Amino acid sequence: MRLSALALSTTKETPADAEIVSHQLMLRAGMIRRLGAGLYTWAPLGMRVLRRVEAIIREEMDNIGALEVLMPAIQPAELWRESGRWEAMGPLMLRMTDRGEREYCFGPTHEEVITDFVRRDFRSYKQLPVNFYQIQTKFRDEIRPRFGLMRAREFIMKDAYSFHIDEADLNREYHKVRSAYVRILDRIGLDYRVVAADSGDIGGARSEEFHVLAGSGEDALAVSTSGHYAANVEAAGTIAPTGKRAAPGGELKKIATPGVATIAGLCEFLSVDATQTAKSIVVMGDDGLPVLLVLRGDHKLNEIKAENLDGIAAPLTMADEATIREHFGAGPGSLGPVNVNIPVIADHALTHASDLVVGANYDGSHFTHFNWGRDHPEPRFADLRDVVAGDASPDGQGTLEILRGIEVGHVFQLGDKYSASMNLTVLDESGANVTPQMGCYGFGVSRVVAAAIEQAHDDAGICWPEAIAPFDLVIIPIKADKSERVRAACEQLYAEARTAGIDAAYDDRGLRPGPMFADAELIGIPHRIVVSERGLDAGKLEYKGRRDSESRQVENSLAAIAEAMGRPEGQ
RNA sequence: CGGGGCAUAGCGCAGCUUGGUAGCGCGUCUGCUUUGGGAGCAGAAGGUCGCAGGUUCGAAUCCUGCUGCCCCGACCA
Repeated sequence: MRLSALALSTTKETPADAEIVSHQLMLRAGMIRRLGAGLYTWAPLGMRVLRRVEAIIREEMDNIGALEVLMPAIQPAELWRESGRWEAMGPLMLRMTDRGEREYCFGPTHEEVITDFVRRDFRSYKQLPVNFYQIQTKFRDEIRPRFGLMRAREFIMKDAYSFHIDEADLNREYHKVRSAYVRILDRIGLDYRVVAADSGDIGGARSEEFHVLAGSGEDALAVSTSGHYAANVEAAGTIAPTGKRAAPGGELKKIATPGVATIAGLCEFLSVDATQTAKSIVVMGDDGLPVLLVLRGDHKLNEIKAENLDGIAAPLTMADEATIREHFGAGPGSLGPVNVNIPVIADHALTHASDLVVGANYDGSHFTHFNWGRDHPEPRFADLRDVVAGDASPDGQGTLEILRGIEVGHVFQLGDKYSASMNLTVLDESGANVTPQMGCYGFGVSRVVAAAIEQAHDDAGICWPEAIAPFDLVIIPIKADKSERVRAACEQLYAEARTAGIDAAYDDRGLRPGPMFADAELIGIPHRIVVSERGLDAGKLEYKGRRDSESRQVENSLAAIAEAMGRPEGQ
């Protein structure tokens, strides 16, 4: 491609409203432009990257025998009413009506449509298994779109749905897709982790997420030093401690702690470690009455674990201050388990704790030397907290470290949630009706582009992994308008490169060298060739890899360039 | 949806407190010079100051309402 024909529009200055580096660089490089909140146009440069990602995904999905389809983005409401999600999806779903007042949504996902598609044509177990996928635009009316393409409202997703006669076959396909995702991310060239996940609203049994590691990632991942365990922190379990509880070291004592309403403040005021304190959180039970959750002061409540407990309302609802005052006689910041008459559930990290500092249920007061059994009946202990770095791995091997990740893929075993609610059945070998098992597999196509930049950039711009770079090579002429030789050499290289299957960009825009170098680095082309009179006199070209600190001279031939690029003949 | 902030030329910003000629940098266009790391000189174009009301002789500036966007919290590929 001649860069003069690409409608390239780069900027030196960073747009003010772009927060994270991938968003900034995509805007500066002219890959995308914003239309509205969470809505972006892909410019020609961005499309080149997008198409290469899509090509890799298609190849790997095709390789496992998945079949590409394309479903409508606009979906009728009746379908969603059948599965029960017209109400359940809530405001996340963009809804609309046509001129006849018929209701539709812009699809946030396609379980209903694909299930409908299959139930119309599939009658026999002989037609299974099958796995359909599409690469398509989704719309989710996110509460807060942010970070450019990372959390856009309209985005491009590869979604796949498989159908099986039984769970064993679903499990087999699940692992096939999982391995395809591994190959996709290996080929793109990103550092990622596959982690166990909470299944969330989509429902179903088993699910794992694929996270590209990046400090800016929105998810926390718990990964075992042994390499055997990895889970989203949301879904990572903690192990009940072993050992014995120490005997009380003193009498329960009420002390004045005026103005202290946080654990940090309490620790400073009393000069105690947060591990010797307990925090009290009041949530609503499923009977509409409050339940007291008690955690060690330095631990954080895991809301998913809490709402999954018997007796706790889901979704998890914090008690409001009026309810708290009614049952405790004090406000948040001074609460504790002493003399309360509502259910108490304590995190099992506190099972063997003794002599804790807890709120006194009296504003501005705390108790010291709180002990279970003596100062409050033994509570119900449960896993309530987020894991933290250094915790023992739940599989008993090694300890956990916490990494940040960007979720780019998610594989689920759905079971019969949709096939059952939407009456999809096929006949099995014995002629009996069977409800097929389903799997679903999402991959964020536009998001992985942003994630790649988060992981691969420097001060000058993007450093694309070669597999998804917009171009393989950029050819930069020096003083092209003065030198027929330079122009001719560039044209020849450009033509030869294309013939050899190297996707080359020829910077024929007639700019001075500085801006050409800066643009090539900003848009992240992995390999650069500079053609100059000086070099041609010596029969040389100058080669520089995007991540190289220095350039080097190579022979003036495509073979030498291919060699420098790490692509020997025939590649 | 709750809390905070912003809205002035394509982009980044100043001007607003104390009302009176709309400005700077980058970019864009023209000409000349320049050409190995975002050039120099000269000239030019480009703004109903987010929208609607109000106060005033006069509003970018003060007041009211609205809209859009960004940031911090609960969702997800």
